[in-house]
Parts: sequence; C-alpha cells; structure tokens
Amino acid sequence: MHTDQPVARRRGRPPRQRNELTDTRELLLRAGLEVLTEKGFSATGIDEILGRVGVPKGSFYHYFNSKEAFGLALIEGYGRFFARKLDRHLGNRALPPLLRLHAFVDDARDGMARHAFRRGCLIGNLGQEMGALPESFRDRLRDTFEDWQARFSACLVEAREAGEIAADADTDQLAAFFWIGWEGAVLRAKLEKSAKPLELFAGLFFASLPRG
Amino acid sequence: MHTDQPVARRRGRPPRQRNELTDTRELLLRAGLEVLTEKGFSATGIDEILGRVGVPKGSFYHYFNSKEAFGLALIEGYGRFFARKLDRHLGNRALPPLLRLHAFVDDARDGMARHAFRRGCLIGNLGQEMGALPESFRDRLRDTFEDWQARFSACLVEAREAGEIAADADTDQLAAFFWIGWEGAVLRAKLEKSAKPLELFAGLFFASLPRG
DNA sequence: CATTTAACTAGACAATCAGTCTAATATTTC
DNA sequence: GAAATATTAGACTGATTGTCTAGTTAAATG
Repeated sequence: MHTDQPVARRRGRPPRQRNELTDTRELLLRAGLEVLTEKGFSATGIDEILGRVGVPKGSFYHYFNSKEAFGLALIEGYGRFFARKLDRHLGNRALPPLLRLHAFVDDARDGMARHAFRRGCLIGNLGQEMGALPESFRDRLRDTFEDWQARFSACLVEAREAGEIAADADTDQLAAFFWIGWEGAVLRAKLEKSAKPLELFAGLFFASLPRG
Repeated sequence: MHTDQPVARRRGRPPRQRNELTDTRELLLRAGLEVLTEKGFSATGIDEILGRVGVPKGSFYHYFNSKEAFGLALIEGYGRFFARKLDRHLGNRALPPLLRLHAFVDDARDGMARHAFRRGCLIGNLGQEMGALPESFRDRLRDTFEDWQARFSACLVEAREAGEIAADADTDQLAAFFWIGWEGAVLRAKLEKSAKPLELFAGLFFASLPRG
C-alpha cells in the first residue's frame, strides 16, 4: 500500500506560510502584549489593540475564539519569551553561575527601564488580576512561574557545585524566594517609576544567599 | 466679644452625625474594599458594589464625586486600617521586637486564609493596576507603602537595640526589602490559593536578617 | 406653617464593552 | 476558469460602564 504518494491532496487554498513580521496574528499578539503588560487584562478593550494595529474586528475573531483565548495565547508566548531570556543568560558558561543570575537581573531591569517602567510582567499582572479573570488562566500562570523557577534553580545548583553558595543550600526554595520577591519588585518599580526596588531586592537577595 | 454664644445658627437641616454601623457611605466603602481587594479597580463596576449593599445608583454620586474619589477614599481607609494592625503588633512590648514582626506576618497570613486567599492587598492590587488608573492614585499608594515601611523599620531599630540583629544593620533598607517582597508573596498566595508563598518568603526573610 | 438646607433616589445618558454575523475579497490548487 | 479556503470589513447587538440632572423626602429654624 502506497503511503508516500499524495493520495488525495486537498483542493482549495492551503494554509499560508506564517511570516513573523507581517502576520496579522503576530501583530495582534505583539500589540496585546504591550498593552496588557501596561494596563492588565480587564482594563484593556479589544478595540484598543485593534486600533493600534489597524486591523478590523472581524480579523480578531478569525484568529482567536475569544478574548480569553487571546489571553491564553499571550501567556504562552510571554512564558516562552522569558524562558529564552533566562536560558540565554543562565546557560552562558562563559560566566560563573552567580554572575549569570546577576546578568539576567540586569537585563530584566534594563528592559523595564527601556519602557520607562510603564510595563510590568505579564504573568505578575495577570496573577494579581486572577480574581476577575477566567479560571483557565490560573494553571497556566502557575505553570509559568514554576518553569521560570526551575530554570533559576538549575543555575543555583551549578553555583552550589562550583562552591559559590553553601553545599547544603536548598536551591528550589531559594529560587521560589527569588521569584516571589522579584514580582513584588517589578510591581513597585512600576509604581515608583524607578529601578531602585529592583536593585534593592536583587541586592539583598544575593547578599542573603548562604555562602559556603 | 462673645464667642461661645451661637451668634447666627444656620437654618435648615444640619449635617447628620455619621454612624459607623449604619452609615450608607461606610457600607459602600466596606463593600468596595471587599470587591476591590478581590478583583481590582478596573474590573469592578460601581453597580456590583451598589448591588451588594442594596443602595441605588443615584446615591453613590451623592457620597462620592466619582469612582476616582471613591478609590482614593478606599486607599486612605485601607492605609489606616493596616497601619493600626501594624501598630498593634509592632508596638506590643510584651514581646521582643523580632517576635512582634513574626506576629504581624502570621496575622496577615491568617487574614488571607480567612478569605480563602481570594482577597489580596488593596495597595498592591492598585499598584499593579497603575497603568490604567488615575494618576492621582500614584502618590497615595507610594505614601502608604512608605508609611508601612517606616513602622516596620522602627521595630527593626528596636530589634537592633536589643541585639537581635546586627549593630550595623540598615533597618530602612531591610524594611523596604520586606515590603517589596511581601507584596509579591501576597500576589502569589492569591494565585496559588495557598499560604505557602507567604510562609516561604517570611521564613527566608527572617533567616536573612544579619545577626549580631 | 413656611422656608431653608441637607439627605437621598430614580432613571436617563452617551460611551464603551465583548462578541456575532453576513458579505465581500484575496489567494491558492485543481 | 472553477473550487475551496483564508482573510478582511464593519455594522450590529445586548449588556454594562461612569456620570449627571431633576426630583423627592427629612429635619431643622423663624
């Protein structure tokens, strides 16, 4: 039985190749991310996003079933975006592990500064809004935090193996401690329009790490 | 010149004495606090608050000039409420200073647990929402955090004087560190519907305090 | 009782929300 | 060209938003 022969190719228009730069769906996601990191989910109307990109409403509901589905797509995209950022820094074997963590923190701080501290962290924003959000968001947000924590913890393990922190350090706990507090720092940085909360938190966090 | 004589008493109906328990204004504030700590400012409609209290819409704008004015009143009330809670614990001379801080943390955690971790901190909620809020909120929120931090720092000073923490500890910095991270912990506790983030953060915070 | 002032209410208002729907057009394969 | 699908276009709905005005009721004084 032939299987590598195109038995009955579908007629009609095939799905087009997605282009990262011009794809309408991608444009909507990008604009959505900008607005949601600034104002959150509930305070943002779909029309505002549409207006920015210059796309009519019909297109939105072609690409997304609902505002909820749009939010879920944003969470996933942002989670991956940040995971890549983490990997880029924490996997940089040119630096000792602790310095990699510092590099990540600096990068994240610079990212906030670049937008004049108007944009925060999408995951943190939505987490705080959970009371008014579709319940489907909860697990995704939790999973995202857990994922980031795991990457952070892995780097702490390397630091432990390199003798930079104490041999009996609980890296999972320390990573959780970091992310819990870091999200608070992002919140405050947005409120105060300043990098100080980020630097203060990161400074005392690193100082608090148990030394060998 | 007589001043204790009621020279020209105003005619007409006098402003009534506000009664803490039945006052409509107070009821609106109380209900508003419940909803806003749960869902935030933008996601909450005035109608929802009105519905809870059983007060018609027209009355709202008799007591408050706008939703914004309502929000400002809530911030002030919540700031004072929490300041009292802080004073009650941190001023308790029956306990050594560090234990007072622990007592406050436990109280705050129990408060969240009592509402099944659905309600967060009003100030933290609004801080995160700042991007979509009237700019008049920003200073009030900042001031509230500063106020809480000052009270926390004062207790740390007592701890330092009692030799519970290092003599050269920077109490202002430590208090800032605590509140930055604590708000993050409240956020996570709400997301995870669990006391764990609160306990984990508080645990490592206290462990990180520089010992004499 | 009449007047004055305050407390409170009823509902209209325009604006905006998320979401739906129908029709038209663009793009590709057969 | 015909067929099939992808995408666009935007009017429309019904619900909800914050705000406001005009009115009624309550309590005091002269």
